[in-house]
This record gives sequence, structure tokens and C-alpha cells, in this order.
Amino acid sequence: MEHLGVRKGAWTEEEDILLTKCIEKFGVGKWSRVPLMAGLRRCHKSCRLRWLNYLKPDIKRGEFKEDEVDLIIKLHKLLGNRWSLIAGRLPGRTANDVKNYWNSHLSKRISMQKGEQSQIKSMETTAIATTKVIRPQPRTFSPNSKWLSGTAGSSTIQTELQKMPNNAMMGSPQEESALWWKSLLGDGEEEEEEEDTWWSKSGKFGLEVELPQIFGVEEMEKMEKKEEEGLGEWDNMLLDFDLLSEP
DNA sequence: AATTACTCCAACCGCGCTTTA
DNA sequence: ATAAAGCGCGGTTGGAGTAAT
Repeated sequence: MEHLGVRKGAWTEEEDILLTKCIEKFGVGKWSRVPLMAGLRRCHKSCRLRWLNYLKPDIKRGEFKEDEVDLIIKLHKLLGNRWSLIAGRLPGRTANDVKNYWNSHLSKRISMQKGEQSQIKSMETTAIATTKVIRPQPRTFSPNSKWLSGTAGSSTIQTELQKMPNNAMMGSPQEESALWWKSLLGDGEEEEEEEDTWWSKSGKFGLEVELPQIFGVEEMEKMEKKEEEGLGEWDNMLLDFDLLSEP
């Protein structure tokens, strides 16, 4: 394809139509075949990006609302530059949108606020721990994943959890993944299971928690709606954890 | 009115992880 | 077991639009 001259730069309306029709006909996936099937002189990466960031039907356009901005700030505080995860909590917003919005609108605002805070902090005598950014790991584990080295068989979090006995995290070869789960769920040292933690018969993991009142009703409703739409288990856990971690 | 500086966002690029052959 | 292909992510850039001079 390269010798035919792969187009770069802004997409034309005609290209958008071709790509949209192709996706409508064949569905999403197999991006490497999309340029050929759509009749586009674009690389598959460019096609994927155009679809995910612009053409996908459920993408929300226009200004970020106040509650969306609040959520971005809170999640960024917890997750750092994990734009796709943050965007996953904002229905209709893409990771690119969130990233751009952060870089152009929020990063300055936040750094200014941090400046003010550090002025206040310098006047205080008590040391306050810096925010610990949670580094999430992949929601699925392939058999060869570094989190499951030496583990055979099914690869989803859920099935990995099913393998784990009620209370104890077993030693090798699952030790590494177990350690990770522990580090996520607690400080990794406390052996006692949290009262609110439960293991269902199906092996599903859950945290029954009283959600702190840091979100408004509107946000909570949105999250519940999103939940119904079928969020990944990781996303749900992450949010629970976010909320728990919030002071 | 012309030029320069700045902002913002769509798109590109490289990297790392996963999947497939 | 390994190499190649596929995929997704985050950082960065180019350029169009706007504000300032």
C-alpha cells in the first residue's frame, strides 16, 4: 500500500463516508483490512483513530460540563494520565478529547492550584503525604501476561479470582498476580479480610461500601446507568476504590 | 490592515503488550 | 518457543482559528 501513497493529514468528507460505510457493513475490528475494504488510501491506524475519536456515533461533542470537569480532575488525581480510563467514566467522551481538554484547560488551572496549596503547606508544620497515583493494570490477563506468569488456562480477572480460595492468596505461581490484587485492595501487608469484602459463589468479587458523598446525585445516576450498560469489572472496582480512597 | 503570538484540537508517531502463526 | 502482526495507549506536533500588538 505504501507505494500507492498513503494519505496523511485531515480527513475529507468523502473519506469519512467511506470509512463509516465500511464500519457499518463489516463492524469494528480487523483494522488492518479496513483501508482495503473501505477503499481508502489511509493506514489502518489512521482509520481506527478517525473512527474512535470522531466518527463513532455515540461521541459527545461540545463543551465539557461542570460535572464532567470535576470528574476528570478527581480521576486524574487518582489515576494520573490514564486518559482511556478517565474517558471510560465520561460517557461519549474520548480519551483524546479528555487529554486535549486537560492539556489545554485544566493542567494550568491545576498547577496554579497546586502552587497555592504549596504556599499554604509551607506554612503548616505537619507533613502531608503526596497523592499516590494508582497504576491500574490490564483488565484481562493473557496466559503469558506478566501478572500471571506460569499460569495456564482462562485469562479473565474473574476466572483468576475463581481460582483463588476464599481467604488466602496462594503462593507461586499465582503469587505475583495475588500480590497485585492485594496491593490494589489494601496495603498488601494486612492479612485480615475487610469486613465488606466478599467472594460470591460464582467467584465474582465485590466491595460493599457506603459511597462517600463526593459525587452529586446526577453523577451517581450516570454511573449507575453506565454500569447497566455493561462496564468491565475492573472499571467498577476501580471506581469503588477511587471513592474509598477519596478523603 | 498587517503581523505576530497564542490556543486548541485533530492527527501522527513510537512504544509496549497481546495475539496469532 | 519465537517472530510477526495487531492493537491500544499516551506523548507530541502541525496547522487552523483567534487575540493581541
